[in-house]
Amino acid sequence: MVRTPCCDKTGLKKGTWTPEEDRKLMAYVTKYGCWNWRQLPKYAGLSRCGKSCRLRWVNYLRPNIKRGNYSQEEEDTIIRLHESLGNKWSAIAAQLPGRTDNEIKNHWHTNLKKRLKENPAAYEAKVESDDVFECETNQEKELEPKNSIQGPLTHQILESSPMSPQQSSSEASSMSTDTPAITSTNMVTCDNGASMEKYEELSGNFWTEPFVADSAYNRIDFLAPLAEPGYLFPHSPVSSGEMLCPYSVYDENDGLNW
DNA sequence: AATACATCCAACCGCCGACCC
DNA sequence: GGGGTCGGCGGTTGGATGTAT
Repeated sequence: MVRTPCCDKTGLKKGTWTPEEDRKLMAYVTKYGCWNWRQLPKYAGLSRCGKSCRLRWVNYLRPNIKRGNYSQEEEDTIIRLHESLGNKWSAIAAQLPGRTDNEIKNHWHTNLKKRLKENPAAYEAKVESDDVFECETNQEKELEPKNSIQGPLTHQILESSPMSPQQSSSEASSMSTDTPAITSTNMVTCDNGASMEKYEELSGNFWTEPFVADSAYNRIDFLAPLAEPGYLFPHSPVSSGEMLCPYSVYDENDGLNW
C-alpha cells in the first residue's frame, strides 16, 4: 500500500525548534496530552509535522529527561544491552529511565562504539559479566507488571539525576518516563479512552475549539506554573511543586534560559 | 582573529506493525 | 481481507559547537 506522507510537505516548518515552539508544544501536551500527534500541531498552533512534535516531546521536552554525562553504570548497561539486544535502542532506553533511545543511540555512535573499538578487551570483560545481568533482568521481567514503565534501574538512576535535585523518588515513580501521556485526573492519556471521555466532560468544547497556545497563554505567562505551581494545571504533576521543564528554562538573572 | 577541520547531537526520513473501518 | 491511518523505531544527515592550526 502507498503511505501518505505524515505531513504536508509544504508550509510546514523544519529544523531546529524555537523556544516559542517548545513553549507551545509543552503547554499543549502538558495540558491536553498526546491524543493525536498528527492533529496536535494544528490545535497547538504549530506549523510542524506531528511526527516532529512527537519526537521533540519524547526526546527533549517530556518530564524526567536526563541530560548530560552518562555515568559509568549507565554506559556499562548500554554496552551489555547492546550486546544482547543489538541496535534495539528503544529496548535499551527502557532500561535507562530518563534516557531516550535517540540519545543512547547518539551516545553509542559518538562515544561507546569508538571507545570499544580502541579497547575491545574492556568490551569482552563487560560482555562476559552479562550472564549475571541477563539473569537478573529476566527475574525482574517476571516480577514486573507487563506494562510497567519504570525499568529496573529507575530508582538508582533517578536518585542520582542531576536534573531534578528536588524531586523525590516517589514523585519520580509517579511520572511516566516513557510515555508522553500526562496521567492525572483531568488530563488526556494516549491510550485510555475513559480518560478521554473524562476529559471531554471537564473541558467542554475542547474538540470544537482548537487550543491555541498564544491565546491561552498570552494572558498568563507560560512560566506562571513555575512560580505558582498548580495555578495553571491544578491536577498536573507540577502542582506538587516540581519544575515543569525537564531542563532549566529559567535563570534567575537572565529570565528564559532556552 | 580567521579559517579549517572534527565532533556532537537534534531532527528528519522512510519503513514497519498495530489498529480501525 | 484490503486499504488507510497512526505511532514508533532505527538509520542517517546536517547544523551547531568545539578544537586545532
